[in-house]
Amino acid sequence: MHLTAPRPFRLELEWLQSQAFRWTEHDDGWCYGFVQGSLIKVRQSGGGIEFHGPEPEESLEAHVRDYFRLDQDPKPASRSLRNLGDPMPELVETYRGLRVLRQDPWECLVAYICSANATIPRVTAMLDKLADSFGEPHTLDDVTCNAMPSAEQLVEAGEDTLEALDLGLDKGKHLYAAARAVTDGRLKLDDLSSASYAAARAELRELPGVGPKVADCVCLFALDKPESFPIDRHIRNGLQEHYHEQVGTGATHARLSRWARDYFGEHAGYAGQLLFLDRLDQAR
DNA sequence: GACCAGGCCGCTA
DNA sequence: TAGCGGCATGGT
Repeated sequence: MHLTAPRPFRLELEWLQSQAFRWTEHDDGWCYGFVQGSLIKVRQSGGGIEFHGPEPEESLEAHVRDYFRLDQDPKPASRSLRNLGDPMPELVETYRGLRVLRQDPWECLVAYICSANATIPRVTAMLDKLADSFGEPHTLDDVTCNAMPSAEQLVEAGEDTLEALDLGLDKGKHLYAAARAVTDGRLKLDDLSSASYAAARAELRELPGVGPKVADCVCLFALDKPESFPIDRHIRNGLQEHYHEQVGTGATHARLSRWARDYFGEHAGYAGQLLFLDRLDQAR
């Protein structure tokens, strides 16, 4: 099925993987991943995307549009950032067509709990391990891939079993705590989309293993908080590189976060993703 | 065998 | 409210 999008729109595997870790590209040029619990494949098609999934595909169309934000006009954000001056005009151009995805909140939370002090390939390996251990297998064409386990499935697996995966840094414990918070009803992830950025962030930070950076990632990539500005070591370096005079040296996380949201405004998260990709590509 | 990785946490002052 | 080191695991 073909879906159109406001231009510019570009589907790049590495841009997907920089936000959601488990997208893979196969020899046939299709990217495989999960949307709304279904294994689908997508590829660029004109200014939009073509996707295929389990029949009937019509039932997934709205979810695919949501996930890739195909209904969002990217021009206001790119215009606003370009007006800030260097280095934004160049970055907007380099990553022309980039979208900040709208991921499933639970899967996004699991992924970024795993991301602490780990490389991107390592995080992907951890998520695959979780999926292979506790998720349901899905098949599309000749590709079989396990879905990410639900909170219920992780609770059922048990804390000891999760810790035995040896994910490092108490991540098994943290994942179990998050799963319990969801199944107990203490953490209502779906309600956080309609909450304020500050409220959603504070709620997430109640969880062990969820600090300011992980909470900001979930806010940006899953909870519709475009002003969220996750600060990791790459972003910190990017801010030093391009905004040294404004932010100074040795600024605290809280101070940088406030500065970025003031400076970049309502599209801070988009700006952060540009800086992040730029640093990644520089290191390549 | 160091050194590093989309950090977080608890302990200091 | 900072600043600092420890923390598990795996890759270069």
